[in-house]
Amino acid sequence: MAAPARALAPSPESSARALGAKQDARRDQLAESALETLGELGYARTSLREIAAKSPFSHGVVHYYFASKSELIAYCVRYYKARCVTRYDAIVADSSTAEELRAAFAAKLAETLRDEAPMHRLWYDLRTAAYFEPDLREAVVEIDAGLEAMIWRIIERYADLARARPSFDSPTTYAVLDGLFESALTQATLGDPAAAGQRLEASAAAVLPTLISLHP
Amino acid sequence: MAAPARALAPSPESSARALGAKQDARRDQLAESALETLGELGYARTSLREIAAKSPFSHGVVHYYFASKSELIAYCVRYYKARCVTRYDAIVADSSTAEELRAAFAAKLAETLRDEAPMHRLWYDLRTAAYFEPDLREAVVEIDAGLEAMIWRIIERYADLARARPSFDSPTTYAVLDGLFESALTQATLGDPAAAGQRLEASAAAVLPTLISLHP
DNA sequence: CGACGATCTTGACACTCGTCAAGACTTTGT
DNA sequence: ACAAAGTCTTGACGAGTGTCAAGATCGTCG
Repeated sequence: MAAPARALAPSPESSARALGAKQDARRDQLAESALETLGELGYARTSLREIAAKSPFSHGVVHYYFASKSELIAYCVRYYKARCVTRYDAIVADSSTAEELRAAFAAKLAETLRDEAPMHRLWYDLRTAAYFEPDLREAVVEIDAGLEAMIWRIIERYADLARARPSFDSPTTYAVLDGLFESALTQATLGDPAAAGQRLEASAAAVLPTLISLHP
Repeated sequence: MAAPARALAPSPESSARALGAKQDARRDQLAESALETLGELGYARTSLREIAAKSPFSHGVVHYYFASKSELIAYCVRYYKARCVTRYDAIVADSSTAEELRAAFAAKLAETLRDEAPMHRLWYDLRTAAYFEPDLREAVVEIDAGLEAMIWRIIERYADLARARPSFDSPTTYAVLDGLFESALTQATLGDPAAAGQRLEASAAAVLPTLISLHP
């Protein structure tokens, strides 16, 4: 017996800093195994033993690094967020015309639908799970706000390049594009993945112009 | 011990017809209790015992009328669908101008968001649960198609009244409006319900005109 | 090298779940 | 009114869960 799970104590300096770093590294490693499992099985059907099975460790280790399942999930969710919110920043920075941005954005949407479907499924699963599990709400609201801001940056840039202005406010614009993406993800999962990618690229490219209006 | 759960035998005529009707009535009653529970707790957290607790019966009865949990869920899902797919038909039939339809549709969206939030939460929960549970897929795909057709009828009528044509195809149009609704449902559940209703009505009214285009 | 602390494994606990069976109760048919 | 069929309750089973604690193992430092 030794260190408590999720020791919050500042720890006695010296080698403790490196020690804390090692613990964080292990936590990240477990979070990756957890995300892999969550992406495959979904939130409700993922058990700690299943997560451990996808890692090099036994199920006790999970409880050694995380005080509870809720804490593990919260850690995973924030770990996941860090990667996805900057997904389109390069497109915003690199595009020099509205048409270029429109095509690049639609293509990138289809690409991430193809390459990261399990993570997207997990995200929508977590968001609806938050309807029923208050523990998840804080993290979900935070991520959703991050995604909305990400979309808004794209639309503002798109409007700028087109010498136009966004037609709708940020939440509405995000809701429209999120609807297109979730619809495509559903088709990709329950139907034809290849067709879903093509349809998403086409529908996003088609809808994008309606999200901005020419100057008054 | 007696009748098998979910007896599929044609049954010996005479009084069997009425008997089957009684069983169907009980099944419907259990389905209503189940839907109430599912709407409150969500799919993953709803147990047969919890469903029975919300009914006048004990947990054994559920297994008496349904061979398995999957069968109960499937029955519930179709029972639920019968009610929701015709929700906007009156609006389509009664509106005589595009503006009237637009306002009535936006108002009805906000109304059902307010009055039937648990059922809507359940629907989105089931749809994402289907990502991970193949048993649910058939029913989910069927309901989703029904909802898409429902929306398409509205948009076609709206376009007719406005002497215009739908801007996008049926799946895209449905995805856009579904995105608006899910976004509002999330705000209603995780944030401010009253604000969510107002925002949904406003955003739907604002987006609707972009879903049709003037004649060529 | 020996000891100590950190890390990991193993096994157990209390609980919930879907499923099922035995029997009690109710309704129906004759 | 009696018997048969239908209906419902009760209690149990095995499997799976999160949680936790005791001990084995490893690395590191005096």
